[in-house]
Amino acid sequence: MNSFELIYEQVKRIPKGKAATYGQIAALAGNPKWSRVVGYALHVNPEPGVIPCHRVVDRNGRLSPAFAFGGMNVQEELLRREGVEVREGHVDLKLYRWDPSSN
DNA sequence: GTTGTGACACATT
DNA sequence: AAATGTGCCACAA
Repeated sequence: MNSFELIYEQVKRIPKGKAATYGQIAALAGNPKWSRVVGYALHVNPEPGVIPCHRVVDRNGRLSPAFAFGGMNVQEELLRREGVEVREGHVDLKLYRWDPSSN
């Protein structure tokens, strides 16, 4: 069980219609500073379709402006499809932020 | 084994 | 408000 495994576990646990931040995933994985590792883990994305990387956003609810696995607009599309309202690459975390306590 | 870089987060300037 | 610097961990060269 590596850090990546833990990270993937948390990401895969994100319910539909919700979005989690890298810091959130990192904290759930066990360390609040793995934010970068989380990004890297999703970057390699060994199990596409299984890991909803589009539900992972930065701490401001903003989608990754740099790479975004193919296009920020695609993330917006997917998130909207899940029921998350996306505004120019940003989501309302106050409304859509995944609550790990619900699990 | 060391150096450099990165889908981030936080503090300071 | 935006940009810069620093810290963290993992991976590539």
